[in-house]
Amino acid sequence: MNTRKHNTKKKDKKQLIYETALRLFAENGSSDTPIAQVAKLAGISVGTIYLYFSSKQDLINKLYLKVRKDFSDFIFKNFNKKLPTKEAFRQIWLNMASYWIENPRESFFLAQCDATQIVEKDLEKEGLETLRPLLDIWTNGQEQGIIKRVSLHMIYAFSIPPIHHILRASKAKKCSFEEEDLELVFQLVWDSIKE
Amino acid sequence: MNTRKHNTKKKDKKQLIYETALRLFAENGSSDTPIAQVAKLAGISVGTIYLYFSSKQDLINKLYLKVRKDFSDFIFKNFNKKLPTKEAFRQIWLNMASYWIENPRESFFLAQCDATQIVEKDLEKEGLETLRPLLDIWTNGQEQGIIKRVSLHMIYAFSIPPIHHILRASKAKKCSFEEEDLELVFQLVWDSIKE
Amino acid sequence: MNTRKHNTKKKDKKQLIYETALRLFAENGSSDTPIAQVAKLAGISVGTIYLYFSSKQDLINKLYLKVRKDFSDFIFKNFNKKLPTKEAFRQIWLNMASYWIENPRESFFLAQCDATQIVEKDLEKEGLETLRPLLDIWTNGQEQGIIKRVSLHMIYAFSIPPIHHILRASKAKKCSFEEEDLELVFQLVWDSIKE
Amino acid sequence: MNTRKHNTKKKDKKQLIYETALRLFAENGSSDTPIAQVAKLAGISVGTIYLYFSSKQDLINKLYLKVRKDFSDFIFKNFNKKLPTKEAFRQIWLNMASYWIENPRESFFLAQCDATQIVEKDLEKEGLETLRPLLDIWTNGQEQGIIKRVSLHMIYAFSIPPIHHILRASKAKKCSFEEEDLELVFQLVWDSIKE
DNA sequence: TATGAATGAGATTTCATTCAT
DNA sequence: TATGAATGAAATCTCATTCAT
Repeated sequence: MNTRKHNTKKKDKKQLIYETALRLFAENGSSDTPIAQVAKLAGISVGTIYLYFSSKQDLINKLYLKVRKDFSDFIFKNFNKKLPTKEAFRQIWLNMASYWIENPRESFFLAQCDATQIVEKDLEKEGLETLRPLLDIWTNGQEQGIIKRVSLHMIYAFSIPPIHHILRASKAKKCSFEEEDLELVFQLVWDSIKE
Repeated sequence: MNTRKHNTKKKDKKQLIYETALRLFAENGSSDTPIAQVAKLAGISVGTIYLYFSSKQDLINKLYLKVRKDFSDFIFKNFNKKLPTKEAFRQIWLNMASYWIENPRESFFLAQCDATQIVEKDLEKEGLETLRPLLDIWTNGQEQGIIKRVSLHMIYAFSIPPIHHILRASKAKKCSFEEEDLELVFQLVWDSIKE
Repeated sequence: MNTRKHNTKKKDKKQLIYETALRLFAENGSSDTPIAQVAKLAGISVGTIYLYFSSKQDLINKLYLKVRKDFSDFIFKNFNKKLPTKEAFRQIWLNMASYWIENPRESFFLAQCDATQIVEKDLEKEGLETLRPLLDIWTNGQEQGIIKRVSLHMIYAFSIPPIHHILRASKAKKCSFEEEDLELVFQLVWDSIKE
Repeated sequence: MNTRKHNTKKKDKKQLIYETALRLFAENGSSDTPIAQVAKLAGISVGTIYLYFSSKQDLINKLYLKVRKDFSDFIFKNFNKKLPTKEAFRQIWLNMASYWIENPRESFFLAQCDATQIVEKDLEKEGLETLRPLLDIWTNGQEQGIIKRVSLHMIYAFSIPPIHHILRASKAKKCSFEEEDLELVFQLVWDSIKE
């Protein structure tokens, strides 16, 4: 028995379910996506999904945590602590935007989970904590007198929701948005929070 | 029978359904709210709901349009066209914030509709158009050189999503927010979009 | 709205479900009887069953209690307290036997519930209490020195299980049994418990 | 490979499945015990069970026959044909009671099979035949004028169901029963069937 | 208008059985 | 022999919608 092969296979199947579910959940909402549809699109049987997840809710919860983790890992990868505050923020902010541009499904799904009560409450209680390095940058900036001394939630509210909104509107063809506009958006972000 | 009384009654029942549905949809999501639950909480029978709405989707759609209209009516009431740009924007913006603070259910429901595909697509295609007077203010501001010459979607993205986010986080007990903080938030909004 | 008619209808439907379920449960066991089969045989839809019972287990529990109550009501009807001990016991005992002869489905179903863990535990905790008048007769007999002074559970064990067994074996064609044999069986019962 | 060892292993595995299945079937009923649960508790894989039994029903059938055989073997072991009728019956009867006291799982399982249609009909058609030596004792007793000349089914009904009932009620904590009460119970059995 | 019992398609979940390894 | 992931038919239960009253 080849353990590596075995594990790979297992991961592949779970990964396949994650990907298929994410696609359908993002497009139609998790409440309007039957498990049978996920199975069909994934080319596996319903029972197989219940082999990896104990219930539909379990799949939603785990997918949510996984996407949040993927997102965190992505935006902080290659993070250089020595950069000056604004530049450090700029890099992470651009990483976030890139993630959403390149992963619209993840973006839609997270937005849905946050707007509704789909995900079981305990899972999201961590709040901003998953963004700890970014919070530290902001705090530093405040201590240096570069960033306004307002609550971090407020800094967050002007840093992330606006670009998130723009990209979702763009995807929904409600407005056009090109990648080169990112710098411009960051300019507005910075104007809002800078001292 | 007195026609006026009759009409009043009719309106009352429809209104009752709207209010009950809004409450449940906001709390649990429309997909997870059976029509029977709406009827029960409203103290009427399921059949009655189908007298006023042709389907559950129809109720959702009409509720969505109604809330959007209530919202528009509220934020533009007593609107004084002669005020200077910043002050005009400030008044409308404070109206929006007040609406969300006083009507958290409406706020949650609209956020859900926008984050998911609950509402039939055609209904929202109007996009920003319902905010026409506000768009005009922004355009004026741009012509006067007071507001940055960026797309109105971008102005919108920095004007509304941040405060919307803050208020929802506050309702969900993730951060504290007092009404007197509104002026501060508006400061950040203005800093972001002003020339 | 005719309340009586209304109630009658409602009762009829619930009664219909009870009867159909009892028939199938007795024949095939409740675990091997899908709700859909009950619905089909009753000529109603699955949903209707869930209108009257919250779950399959609820139907089983309520059917169990109902049959137990029907049984109790039947065996103690027209009960004459003034009869001498042996005669009083004889009448009730013959009533029991008659009930099982005339209601083999009820008999099978109760036997199943008692032999398995089908019915939720709390429901049967009453134990012998539903047979209170019979217990009183036995106690009287013991005080008069007519019946052996052993635990009532033991008296019960020689009074009911034997005839129950015989009738079930007879129904299953494992032995022949005619109604006129009842007096003979009662003779053995009495021989076992009499002082 | 050593054939004996091999066979031993084989037997052990089959025996392991029997024991595990019996335990779960007795506790939860065979219909409510998934094969996977048997496998898990036995520490083997589902596939292995299907190596030894062609289906779940096959396992139930064979377990039933095995338990019946174990029971027969146990109650007739060391049986001395020369004992007088009452004493011979008494010994076998005490063996039965001992078996049920020491093997409550077997007792529960057999009771379940007899009360429901779990076991395929043909298997139990033998009826009382497995108790042949006991039947012979009873017949002898009848010929000697010691035992009432009633059908053997009736003799059986007063010999076994009462003690079976008492022991099951005792296990279910519905009444207390000590091993020294057995002699008393046998007294009632004998009183019922003796001429 | 108003009712709410009834429907039945469809959703979630379970589980006996198979089969590639 | 032994495994256990995979299957998919079937079970339980839900709920939007209808219709007789």
